[in-house]
Amino acid sequence: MLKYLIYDTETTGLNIVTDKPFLFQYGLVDEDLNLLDVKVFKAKDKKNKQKFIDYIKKVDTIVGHNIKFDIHMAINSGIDISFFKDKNYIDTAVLARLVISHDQQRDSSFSIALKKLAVRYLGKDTAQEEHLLKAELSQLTLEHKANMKQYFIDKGVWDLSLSGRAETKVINEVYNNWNKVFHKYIHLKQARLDFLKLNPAPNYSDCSNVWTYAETDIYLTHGLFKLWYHDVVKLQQVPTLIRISKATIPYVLMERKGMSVNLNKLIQDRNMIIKEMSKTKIIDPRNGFEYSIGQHAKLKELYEYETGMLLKSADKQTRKEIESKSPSARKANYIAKMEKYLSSYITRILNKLSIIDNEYKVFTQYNFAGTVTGRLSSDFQQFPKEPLELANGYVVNIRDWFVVPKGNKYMFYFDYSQMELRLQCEWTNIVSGSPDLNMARAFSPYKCHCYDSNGNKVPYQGEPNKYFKTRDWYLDEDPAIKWQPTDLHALTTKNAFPGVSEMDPDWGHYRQLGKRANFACNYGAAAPKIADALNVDFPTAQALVDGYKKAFKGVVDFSKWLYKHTRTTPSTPNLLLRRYYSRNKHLLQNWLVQGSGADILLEKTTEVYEYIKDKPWWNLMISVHDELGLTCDGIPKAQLDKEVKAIQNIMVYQLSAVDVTVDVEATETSWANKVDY
DNA sequence: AGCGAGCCGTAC
DNA sequence: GACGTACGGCTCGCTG
Repeated sequence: MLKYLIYDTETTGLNIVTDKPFLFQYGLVDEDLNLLDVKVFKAKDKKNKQKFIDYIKKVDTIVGHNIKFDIHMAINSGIDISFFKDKNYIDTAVLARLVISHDQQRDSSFSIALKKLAVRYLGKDTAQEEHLLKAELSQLTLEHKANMKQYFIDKGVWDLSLSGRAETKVINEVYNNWNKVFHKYIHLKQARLDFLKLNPAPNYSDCSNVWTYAETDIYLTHGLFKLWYHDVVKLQQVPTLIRISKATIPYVLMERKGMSVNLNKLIQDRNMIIKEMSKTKIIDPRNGFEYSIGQHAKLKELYEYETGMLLKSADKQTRKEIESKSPSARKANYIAKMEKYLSSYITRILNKLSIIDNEYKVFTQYNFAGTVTGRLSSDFQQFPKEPLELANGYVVNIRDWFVVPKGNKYMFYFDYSQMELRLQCEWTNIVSGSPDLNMARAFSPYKCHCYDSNGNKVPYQGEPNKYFKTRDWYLDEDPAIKWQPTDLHALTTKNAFPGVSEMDPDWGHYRQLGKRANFACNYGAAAPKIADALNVDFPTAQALVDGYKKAFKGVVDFSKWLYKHTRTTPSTPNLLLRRYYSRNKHLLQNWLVQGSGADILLEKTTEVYEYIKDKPWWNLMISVHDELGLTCDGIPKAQLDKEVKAIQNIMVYQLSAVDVTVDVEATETSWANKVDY
């Protein structure tokens, strides 16, 4: 009897809102996980599409490899999203993350891609099939490119004096990388648009063997499902599979909301950067060659020539150190950042840009199976926070480009305050029965007391919503001392440099070292790396590590506990019971913290979704590891305050010693202008 | 032209 | 044994 529906689509592209499926494939699976039937049909085949929808209605569990993408495609094909709500989702990519040993997952050859998993775990190599499909598309694309060039020639806009490599370079840039180079080829702009309108770029729907290919994917997905589904129970990963299943539709909706772009501002900034970049060139004085910023090997050699030093890298830290001796390094420092903005951010946003209802939007996907810890991965997580200042004083801030969507009034950002530090504190409590005192007291008056209005002594028992901030607290072990949040960085600093006090004129410098050492040590760094990263000698690095260990004895105990634990136990669960099958103590110490944070955010996102689902004036918009962004329409202030507070309260995660609390920021204009709410 | 390794720079 | 998790762009060398 039918119990599970596996489905997949073949599509015209990867944009989750503007691309459409041209093929649907599905497999019917019974309660014993046997494949009953496989079907492939064209998206425009209405009769078969209705049959497919009927199957969706019948089952309560849908299976797929990166199933979120295929839900988007079904919606884009006109299937109502309501058919997908209240279903269970089993993503075979997620299954892979849950059941395969986490040490294996870290292997550099490990890949979550369907075909790669099939080779490795099903012994089915479909590389030839994939190769044929790609080869066919490549051939079509080559023809399309040649046709574009011919069109330019026919229209009289092509520079006929070009030949050989120069000619190839132009057509390649125009065809493959238009959004990066269009300022160089303004004379081709209109002809290119006209050509693309008459001759859309080929896609997989134009390839002949795509039907076989499509069918194969169902067999492979079924193979992985059958291989791994029962392991989820055996390996105690059920809570995590359920958590991800429940988050599926909230994330589909978040992804479809997208982000709105102020294109005028982006183009204005782009123009300023290009103008500035054209002023500076790196020329090798020995041969007159111009180097691009990506030619690290050649640049390193040039820096060595100019400084007379042996360098280990051509990266920005190295360049900074030799700036005074090497004119080229100085130029590179300036160009590198502009190049990064142009290549990695501006061009990428332009490539992703869609026009939806007269609004410029970009969409991203969140990969539920992208990481070994359970964090989500996405291509929108690494946009720089710090603005870029050009030599003429012009400031480029990427966050200026992302604005409140049309029809909405606000963007809200709910972010967890020092989440991973608080989670690490929780782990010290779990393994020792009491939290690291210094860490706990950085966040709350742990083991402190206050007095009520009658003068009665009241112990601190954990008070949500920062209630404790309205009172004075005194340390239990010494009531004469008033509690103040521990300055964790100062603590490490003073331990590492006993002679240095806050009165010291260089205190700021030393505290900076203590702060950076704290971060590094939390990630598991030891003295050699600290010496390297902080650019201090080995004894100083060792002193900082010792200072950290003295400051946070609970963390040292956590480390020792984990060492013993991994010697005796094959797996360890994080706070939300996602299990990591590894005996690597060093990695686990980080995974338990990072992965707990990830699962908390995932679960809380679903809870926030449940809260806003009958309040259409709220929409999920973005999620980045420890923060959740939402848009909201213009609703009455009192109601807004109440609902913001409610979301904040939903998100707070209660731990035993300290809670993971939530800060709220908002803007009515752009991301760059958000302020505390 | 396609692919993968290696380097680099960004986020949390 | 020795700083965690990611993503994307670029260059370069290899392959066909």
